[in-house]
Amino acid sequence: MPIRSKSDPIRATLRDRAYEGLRDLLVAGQLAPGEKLSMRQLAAGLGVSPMPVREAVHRLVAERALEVQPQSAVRVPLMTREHFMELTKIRINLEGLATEVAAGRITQIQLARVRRYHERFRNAARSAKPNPSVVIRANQKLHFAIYQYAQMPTLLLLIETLWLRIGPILIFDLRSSPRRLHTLAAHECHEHLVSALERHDGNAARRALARDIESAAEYILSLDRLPHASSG
Amino acid sequence: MPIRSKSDPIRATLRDRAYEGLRDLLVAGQLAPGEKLSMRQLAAGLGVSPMPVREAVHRLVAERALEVQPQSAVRVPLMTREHFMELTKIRINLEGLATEVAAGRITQIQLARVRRYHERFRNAARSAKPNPSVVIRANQKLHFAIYQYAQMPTLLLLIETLWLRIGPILIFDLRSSPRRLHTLAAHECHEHLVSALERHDGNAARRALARDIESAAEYILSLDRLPHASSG
DNA sequence: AACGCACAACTGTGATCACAGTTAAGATCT
DNA sequence: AGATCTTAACTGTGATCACAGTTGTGCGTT
Repeated sequence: MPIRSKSDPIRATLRDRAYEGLRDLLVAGQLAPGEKLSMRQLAAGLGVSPMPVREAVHRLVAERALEVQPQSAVRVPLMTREHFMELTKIRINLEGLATEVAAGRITQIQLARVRRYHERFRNAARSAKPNPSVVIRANQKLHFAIYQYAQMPTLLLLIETLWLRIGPILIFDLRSSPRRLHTLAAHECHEHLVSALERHDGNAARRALARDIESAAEYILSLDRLPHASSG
Repeated sequence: MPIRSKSDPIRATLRDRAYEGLRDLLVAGQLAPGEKLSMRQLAAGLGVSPMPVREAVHRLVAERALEVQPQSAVRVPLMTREHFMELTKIRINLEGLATEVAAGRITQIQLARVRRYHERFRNAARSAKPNPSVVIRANQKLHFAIYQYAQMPTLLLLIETLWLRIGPILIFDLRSSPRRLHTLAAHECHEHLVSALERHDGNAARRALARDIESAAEYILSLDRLPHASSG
């Protein structure tokens, strides 16, 4: 019954729609680490058979954004401090590369767009009562605008999968009382980053981005919500 | 009929076995870019239903190691020069990171192991009639031994998926007459790399690895078997 | 002989069913 | 009442069937 006819305007497969749906939940920090999901349940929610959901889940599993234990359930992976620190190192290298390349290729129009995202982040962060969800989204917009301008599709894809993995721990950020110091420090890093892009100074842009990622990581670690490595 | 009983010693799912099988074919350069595959055909070859093969293929598709056009067939992606150059840049950053970290953490025993792989590569390369397949495999062994010693599982996984993508173009290397200059240059880079590791000099190790990847990439590009970008 | 059309044999996609293992709840016993 | 065992409802996995679109081949026509 829910089979798509050829006249259906949506050309994507059901699998891709299920994937996008789960992906959005993850990057938005709506799913907590350790949270359990059920394929049949998700399928029922989407009004499709478990089949396309199964494939979407397996794709997320391949990307390490979900994990499924043998005959039990699929769940959002737990993340240790060590794992998070490793991800941070990788991000600094990968997103640093994207930023450096973008600095050399970015156009005036694109720079204006980055400036706009930068201001939106400031407004969201300096608001009287900052909405963490909005701040996080504004931060994502700014970062990915820059990465996109590097014109390296494969690199962009790798970075996206990394953000997919750190998405669930942002829920800690959402639930913690928003600290002004954190967002203001981020804004300062962004300022250095954007001005370096305007000077087309790749090295400086890379350094500014590294500082941004590192300070954000330090904040997350300071919340002390991440457990240490368990077994090996 | 091919359902595994609980007494079966092999605990992996059929999907994982299919994935491993396809993966091995790809990294070994046994599949050429543009080559078409059929899920039902692969399933018949493995003696299972198309279901687990479908999921394995989708995982490879998610990793961009395969691609499937709408209602047609699944095939090994074509790679353009531009795409290959992008992959090379990413590899230098990611594998450079792994190498740098490994330089600080590698033990004496592990260093001896790396030395042994290094010598095996030299022997394979200096052989009177070098077998390209053996040389490629020796090169992989050496590189991944080092990356492994960085003790960064996520990074190792990312690097593996990158090698999965460059695997199919190694078939060009296999089919071209093996040039001594190429393998000898690689051996020289490896020598710098290994000695830097022995000095625990992360920066030097990273530079040596970058030179190794770059010179290999230049060789591949010089073969002129990769087409330019087609559309956007 | 060369071109064009139609049909048949494929392709991946999605649904449904059957199976084995895990899990949690309910009933029974101490 | 509390602990334990049994059982029923769930979990993901794999097979099989039905569908729609593509592809290639062979027949017919010009």
